[in-house]
Amino acid sequence: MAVPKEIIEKYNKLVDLLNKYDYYYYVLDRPLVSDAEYDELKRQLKEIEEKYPEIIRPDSPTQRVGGKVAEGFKEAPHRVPMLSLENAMNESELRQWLRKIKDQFPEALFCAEPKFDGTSLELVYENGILIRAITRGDGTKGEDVTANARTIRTIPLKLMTDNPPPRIDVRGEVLISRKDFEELNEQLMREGGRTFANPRNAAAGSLRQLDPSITAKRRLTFIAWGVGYYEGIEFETQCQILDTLDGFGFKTSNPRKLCREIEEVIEYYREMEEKRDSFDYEMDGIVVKVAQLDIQEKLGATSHHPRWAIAGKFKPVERTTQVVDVVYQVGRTGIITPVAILKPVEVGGVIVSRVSLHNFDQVKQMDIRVGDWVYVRRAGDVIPEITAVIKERRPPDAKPIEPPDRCPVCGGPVVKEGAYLKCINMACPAKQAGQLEYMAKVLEIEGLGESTANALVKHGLVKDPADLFALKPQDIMKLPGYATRSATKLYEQIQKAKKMPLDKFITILGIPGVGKETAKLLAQKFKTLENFLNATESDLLSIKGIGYQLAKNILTFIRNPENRRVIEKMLKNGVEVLPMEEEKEEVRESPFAGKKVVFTGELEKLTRSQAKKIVESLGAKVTGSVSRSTDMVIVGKNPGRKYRDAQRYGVRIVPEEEFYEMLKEAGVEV
DNA sequence: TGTCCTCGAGTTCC
DNA sequence: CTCGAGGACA
Repeated sequence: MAVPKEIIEKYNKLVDLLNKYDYYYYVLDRPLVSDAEYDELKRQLKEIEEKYPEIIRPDSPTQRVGGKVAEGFKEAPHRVPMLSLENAMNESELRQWLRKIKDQFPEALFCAEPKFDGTSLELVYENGILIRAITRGDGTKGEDVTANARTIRTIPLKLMTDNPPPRIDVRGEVLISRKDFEELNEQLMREGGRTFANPRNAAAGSLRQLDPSITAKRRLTFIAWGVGYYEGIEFETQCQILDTLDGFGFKTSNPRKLCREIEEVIEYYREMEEKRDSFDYEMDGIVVKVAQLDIQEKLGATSHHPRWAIAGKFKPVERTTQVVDVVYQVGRTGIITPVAILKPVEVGGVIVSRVSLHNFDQVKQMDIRVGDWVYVRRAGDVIPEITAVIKERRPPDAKPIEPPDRCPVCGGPVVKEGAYLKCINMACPAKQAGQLEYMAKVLEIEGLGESTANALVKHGLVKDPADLFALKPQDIMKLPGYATRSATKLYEQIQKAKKMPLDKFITILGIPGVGKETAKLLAQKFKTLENFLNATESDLLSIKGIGYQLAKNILTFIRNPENRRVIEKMLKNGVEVLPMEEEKEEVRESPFAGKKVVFTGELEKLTRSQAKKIVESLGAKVTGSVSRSTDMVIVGKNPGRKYRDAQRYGVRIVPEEEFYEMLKEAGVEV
């Protein structure tokens, strides 16, 4: 029975319409219709297809997820070999290469594009229809992943053109956004599966799923950067190729730039490196191609890479290296932290040789062993971290990391507290030194850092917080590196620090869970040290921000006779507790009054702490991370993840320039 | 009870 | 910056 003509017409219209909507939604990121409207059209389409399966078009949106689970992938050849790119590891190598080209071909132009970090894929179109998708493989042949590629919404099943060439092989990168990567890992973690070390691995792994319905659920995207074999179509330049691919309905490498001069390319390279963190997809460099295809042809290729293109790599944010040892650090509270010692490796511009493993639960969960190869990264932030262990490369003699059963510093007993391991010896030198350092920081005693704190404890000069205030210049001179002048200077700093407001006094006691903020709450409530020391449970619980757990910690601390003795001794040694500073006057009108502000990235004219002080004085509250309740995020150079968080939550983003404008408005000139 | 949000604690390199 | 955990609130 023939299918009624009007059904066929309606069907064709529906397919074309839905493909157009998909294109606007996925490629242009500019939805044309509501989700509800889209779903309704799709429902109508499915209805027709169920009734008349014989008219189903291969480019119907329903045909994206179809296939059954494969046993393995077939091999498929690349008609034109898919070569890799030569790398320029820094600006000078890039400049050298550009120079060489210009010397040979002064008329050469350069097409510069971002190099996103994913997995390469070739799409074969015959008469405008996608017939095959092949991974890069060894360059001459790869794996046929057509069923999986069809599930990627930014890959057109049919080219958007009325007269498609008989054949064109489109090449590009399959990617997963950082956000989707994180969500995917969270999900895999919940399901107890293995997580991916980075977005590149996640994209490659997702593309090579034997079950296409799994690939369909991973939000992959495809960005086209070139062509392989083609016939029935002519190109003169690389830019023309990309523009044509744009027209065919692909997402293409952007932002790209056509450069006449070497310096223009360098400028682009610098600009992209600076902006790399603001892209949704991880970018590991730029690609520069000679724009004119006739010059490309004259330059030719080596067996490994074309001579007319190069990858200008950025400083890597992620590297692999080996764990050579593990040491255990003991902090001021007695928390024992395992730290991995690495074979030094450059990551994001600095040499990283150690990285915290946080706690033993994490060691166990990641199953890190001494001798393992690991991924180390240092993204927009400062602190390096191990993102994954490369288990395939584990040497047979890799040693598991065991939690110590004694404190590695004092040999005292340890207990497990939640995720942490803690040394409970009150007299542990590591704890004493840690606390001393903490006091110095809170009281702003200059010149008392880690090494001096350690030395003071080692020489038996400081055993408890009160001892610090009894130090004489001649005591300090016993330390290595201290002579009369420096000892006197430190002594004077300590004398100055003896006068402190109640909140700082409470802070330096080191009550578990009580830091700067909580100490301030306590000081505001009790006003005097005496009141604080006589606090009852109900007094404490009446304070907003203090619950049962903290109240218990505080009571245990102030009722402990040993702690009472140390407090007495501090007063005897000349510590003076000043009345709390009055709450600041009502701040006058300012764009920051009562606002919650977060900084990310480097500011040009101010340090982070200066900027923080200024906006706090204007009535703002500065916090460390972005949440829905944040009012504005001030973005400097090289912003970190907080910039993306702000975008995600729709929090107001203030660029550095605008920030200075706002300060000016509030009467602060920078 | 679950879901934010905020705080505390430890952290790298130079 | 990241983690864990305490506290507030629905």
